[in-house]
Amino acid sequence: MNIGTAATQTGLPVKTIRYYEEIGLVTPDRRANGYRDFSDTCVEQLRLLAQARHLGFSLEECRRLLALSADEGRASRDVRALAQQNLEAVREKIASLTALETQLEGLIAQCHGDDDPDCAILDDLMGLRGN
Amino acid sequence: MNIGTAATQTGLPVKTIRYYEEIGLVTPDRRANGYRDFSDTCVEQLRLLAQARHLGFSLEECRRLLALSADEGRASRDVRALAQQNLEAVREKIASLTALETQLEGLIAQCHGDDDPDCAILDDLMGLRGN
DNA sequence: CTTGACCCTCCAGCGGCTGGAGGCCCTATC
DNA sequence: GATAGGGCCTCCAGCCGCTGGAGGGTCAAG
Repeated sequence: MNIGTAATQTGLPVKTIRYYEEIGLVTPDRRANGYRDFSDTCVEQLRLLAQARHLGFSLEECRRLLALSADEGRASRDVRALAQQNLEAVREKIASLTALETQLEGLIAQCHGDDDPDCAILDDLMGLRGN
Repeated sequence: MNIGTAATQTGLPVKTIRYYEEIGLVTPDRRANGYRDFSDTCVEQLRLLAQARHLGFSLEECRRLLALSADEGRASRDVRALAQQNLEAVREKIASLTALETQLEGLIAQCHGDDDPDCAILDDLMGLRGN
């Protein structure tokens, strides 16, 4: 299967697939004319990559997921641990973004938002109010 | 004031300050020996940068904030609009991360997490369950 | 006069792609 | 058999926001 077909089947851009090969996540065969030839297995790996990236796994985590998926003797515990780790990272990001949201809301509430140059947001950013 | 002092006063790393100069966010003077010389105004701008970055503004947004802070004839409306825009971006990020959190929780709940190689997470990632 | 902390510039790399240049290959049509 | 259009190839550069390191100059203290 050509890279274009693999792309439509997985939803990944062609460029991204080539990049994944470059960093050793997938290793498609090559035809005589130099074209990549994607086996069904390879496309499955790409699908795993697409899905896992979608779920916020880093490419290094994806690499481990791929290794686990290829290892018939794996323990599901290990996969779960990876997912748990990712979940915790996601939760941390949510927490810090939520803190940020609150701060921004506070600032915005204090700013008149009119023609006047006097602005509580700028005052805060320049440290004129207690920080 | 030397860059090191500016760094401790603003909490920004020296490298970052040099980078901010490189992209034209600040323009410290230069001494005869080539050392950067930071005025109080310049340090204030760095503080604004530090604080705004901390609040999730992009460097381009920071550039606009700096322009507004330097413009005595500004309208606070414009500052507020920038902050509002940033707030909305933050909220969008939170929303997508929360969706992700839910999905991950669901997957993790389905995985036994034992010695068995059979794993609902991998099954899902490879599209074996209705994705 | 030497040590060590500071400062300088320039180049390279992180993650995860993305765009573009410049060129080969393949199929279809005339 | 020529040509047009698409798809494929490689390689290089750039996005954001820094960060690290090499290789050097400068300055104050002992």
